[in-house]
Parts: sequence; structure tokens; C-alpha cells
Amino acid sequence: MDIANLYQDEFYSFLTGRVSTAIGRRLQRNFKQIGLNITAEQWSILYFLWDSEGLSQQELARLTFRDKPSISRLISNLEKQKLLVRVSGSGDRRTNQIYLTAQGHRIKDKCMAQAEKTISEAMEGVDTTSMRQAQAILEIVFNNVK
Amino acid sequence: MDIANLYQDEFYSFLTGRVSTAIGRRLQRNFKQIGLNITAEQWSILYFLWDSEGLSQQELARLTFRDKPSISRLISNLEKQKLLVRVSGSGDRRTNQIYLTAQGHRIKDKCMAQAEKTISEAMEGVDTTSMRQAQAILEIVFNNVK
DNA sequence: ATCTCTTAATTGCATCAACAACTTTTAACC
DNA sequence: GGTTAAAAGTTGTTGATGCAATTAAGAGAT
Repeated sequence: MDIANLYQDEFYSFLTGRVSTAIGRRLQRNFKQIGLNITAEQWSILYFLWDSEGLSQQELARLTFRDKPSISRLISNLEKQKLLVRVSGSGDRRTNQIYLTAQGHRIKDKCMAQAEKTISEAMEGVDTTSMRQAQAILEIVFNNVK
Repeated sequence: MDIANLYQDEFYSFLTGRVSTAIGRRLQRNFKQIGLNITAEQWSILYFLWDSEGLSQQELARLTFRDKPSISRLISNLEKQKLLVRVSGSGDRRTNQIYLTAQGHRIKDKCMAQAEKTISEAMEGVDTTSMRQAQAILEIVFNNVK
């Protein structure tokens, strides 16, 4: 890839970042619209917990492609908001098992509805096939640089 | 787009974020490798200044898709590192014109070489056509949610 | 049983982003 | 010309990330 393409490629990689942050912002605004103060990052944690409670922070790190400190702090913030709790692992006391509170369960449907809404807004005019192709390219790139 | 596709789409949007941050991290590491402590974000500012000095912060905000406070602090950090200076606008004293220092000019070639290297690493196994298609999809999505 | 090595999580420090509120300067308008 | 509105930057606050260093607990080896 020669220098002549540099600008274009730079723009590309840049735009991918813009896209994801723009989606995150839109998602957060859509949450706020219905009175939920949840960030896009917090949502990504809740998303996996709604599916299976009791995950460790390590597992959440792997699932959400974050490092351990990031998860630690995201969990702390969610705990402050009383949406989940840390429970020291029964077998292995080094681990924390993360459980949702009643409130954490309660907001699931509302959050998912807003997430769906956000996706619909984002994908307007993009067919599924093209989207999958783009995703496949990004996955190759991700594996190249991760 | 129905609920059955939600997970996949979530993953997609998530991955795009992972991709851009992974590229940024790789770029930053490649800078560090040759003794330059430049962040990917700082590089994106320098990138436009190397092409045309004297841009205002507003123009840099538009070019890099950032808001004014972000630019203000990026410029402040770059000024601390003595890579550029703020010059109060001659015609309009509200604006700052940003000029590179000698040191700011000096690192250009080394930075561009590492940027090229990073792009080569990232694009390994991806042909230009596919990349352009993916970029086109992302642009549609960006315009949907921006 | 002890010493060592690994693993899960946390904390400290620096940078960056989003949003809101604010200052300063310019432009507009009557 | 003086009041008002708009524009360019800055600052404060909060949330998030990356990297390095640390703590605490489990696992292995002898």
C-alpha cells in the first residue's frame, strides 16, 4: 500500500472510529430519551449479563474486548448505580461473580428496545449482505492489529 | 432489522470500535518504537498541519470530526510538547492559528513512515476494493447516526 | 509445608471524549 | 452607536481507555 493511498486509508480508519463513537452517542441519547442514564459501554456489559448472570470480570473482559482495568471500573460504576453487585467467587475467591439487581433486571426490556431503535436508525439504507461483508473486512483488520 | 439479528449487529458496531482503537494503539506503539511519544489522536492533528499550517482550531475540529473542547485540549498537549504554537488570528482575534515548531516539522517523515507501516500491517490480506466497499458502508451508517 | 509462579482484580497516572457553562471578540440590527 | 446575537476558544465535570505496578488468592513442585 503506497503513500498515494495513505490519506484515503487514514480517513478510513478514522471514519471507523467516528462511526462507532457516533453509534455509541446515539445509543446513549436514545437511553436518555426514556430516562435511563446508561452509557453505551455500560450497556455492553449489561447486554451479556442479561443473557447469563454470574460471569466473572475476566469473562466480561473477553466478551467485550476490554482489558481488566476497564471492566473493573465499568463494573464499579454500574455497582454505584445499583444495577449489579459483585459477589466473591465461591470456589475461587480471586474472582468476582457479577449478578444483576432487581433494578438491573427491570430495565432490560426498555434498554433492548432502545438498542433496536438505534440499530434501525444506523442501518437505514444498508442491506444485511453489505453489512456482513463490511464486518468481515473489519474482522480481518482487527486480527491484523490486535 | 429484527431482534434475531440484534446480537450480530451489536457485535458489528462494537467491533468497528475495537478496530479503530486497535489501529490507534498499534500506531502509537509504532511511534514509541522509534522513540516518539505521540498519541494517535495527536498524530491526526499533526497530519493536517503538515499539509497546511495556520489552520484554526475550528477547521481542525471539522477535519478530524472532533468537537471544540477536544481540539482545544489536544492542541494544549501538543503545545506542551513544543510541537506547535497557538498564534492569535491577525484578522479575527477570536481564532487561533496553529503553526508547527521546528520540532513539529522535523518529526514528519518519521511519523509518516510509521503510519505507513501501521497501515500495511492493518491491511494485510485485504484488497483495496473490499476496503473501499466497507468504507462506503460505514459512511452511510455514519451519516445515519451522526 | 514452603517457596515460587500464575491468575483475578484493583489502583495510579496520563490522555481523550461528550456535554454544559462560560469568556471574549465579532457581526448584525435597529 | 449601543444593544443583542452569534462565533471561537476555554474550563469543569464525568466516563472511558491504556499501561504499569500492586494486592490477594490459588496452583505446582520439591
